[in-house]
Amino acid sequence: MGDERPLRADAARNRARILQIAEEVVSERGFEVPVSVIAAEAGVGVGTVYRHFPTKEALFGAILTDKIGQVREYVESLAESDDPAAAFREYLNGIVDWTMRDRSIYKGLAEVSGTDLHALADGLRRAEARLLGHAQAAGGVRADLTPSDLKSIMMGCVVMVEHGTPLERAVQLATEGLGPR
Amino acid sequence: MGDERPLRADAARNRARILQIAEEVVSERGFEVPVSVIAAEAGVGVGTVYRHFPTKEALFGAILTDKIGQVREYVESLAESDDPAAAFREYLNGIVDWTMRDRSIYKGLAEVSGTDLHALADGLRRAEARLLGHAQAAGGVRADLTPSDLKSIMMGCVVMVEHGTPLERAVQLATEGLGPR
DNA sequence: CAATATACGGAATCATCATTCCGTTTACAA
DNA sequence: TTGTAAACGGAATGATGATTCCGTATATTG
Repeated sequence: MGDERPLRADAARNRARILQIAEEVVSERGFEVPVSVIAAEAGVGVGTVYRHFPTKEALFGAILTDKIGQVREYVESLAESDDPAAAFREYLNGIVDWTMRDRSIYKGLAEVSGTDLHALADGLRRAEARLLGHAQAAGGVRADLTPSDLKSIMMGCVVMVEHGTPLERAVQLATEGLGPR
Repeated sequence: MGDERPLRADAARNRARILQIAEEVVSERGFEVPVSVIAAEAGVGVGTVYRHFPTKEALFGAILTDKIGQVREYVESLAESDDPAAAFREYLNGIVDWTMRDRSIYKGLAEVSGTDLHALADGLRRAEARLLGHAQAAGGVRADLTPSDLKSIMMGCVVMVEHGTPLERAVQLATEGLGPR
């Protein structure tokens, strides 16, 4: 089960290019874009895409692997902050904003199906839990909020923004609630 | 532009049946269900569906017209309540619950495209505004909450529930916010 | 009971994709 | 260079689903 023989130079180049272009295209148009569009955008034939990624889902898995890693790094950098409550607020803002600009993040946060992705998603979840824990310890966030609640809230805010609520307003409402001020 | 000559008896029967079955099927499976499934379920051929509704979208428009009307009636009945704050809470709970049980409500609340639907949706929005206004006057809801915020919040809660948060929890978090208790 | 305008069923058509296949091209080892 | 395995492009295939068409069936009317 060792390393396959190394890719031919052009093949390696194409694989990298396809993945990079696919990330860009998907971030703009979402996962519904036809494989043919990605191929065209990358300047290769569909066959070439399929030689490198056996199915569309596999290609998307590769993209999500990247994205989840990026989000996790973001969370971990925030978890270091010495103002955990502010870091938590920034995460909520930042992730919603990022999701609005990159249509692939949503799926990254939500539906992780591929086996190898599960592990990554767990890592992300653990990082979020740490960030949340710090914020709670600092008294910035209600103590009963679970990591799962947090994920849900992020999704909820994204949807609010998708339906026309400005980002800041969505986060404000989520943070403050509906009760009288 | 008068009334077309009346439908033949069997045709009228079929039209009604198709609409009714379509509502049921769509409420379970969402708007993605193939027209052929609706036709089969209604015991007619696809051609018959198309004779009564020129496109799939037209059929869905007819369904949404019904649904929006139902939701509006619900809102208006709540707007009568003499405990407006409680009525508001009930609406938030009720609409999310309803949406979870009927996949067509979401679209009814969110994307209203068809021309005639716009008018209906406006009516719904106005009814919601009245309910909200009463709740605010009674001091049960923050004064700066707009009808548009409300729509967004409902969507947000639905998505939270879709992602695994129990209904009560989603509404609780939306109501109370994330701050320390 | 005809005669016929209406309706009907469902096969055929059209469009959109994912995925596969294969004749052609290209990197690279000798 | 040249031979050949590795890659390529993109047409062909297979699915799914909306919409159209047309030969057949049936309310309705006289």
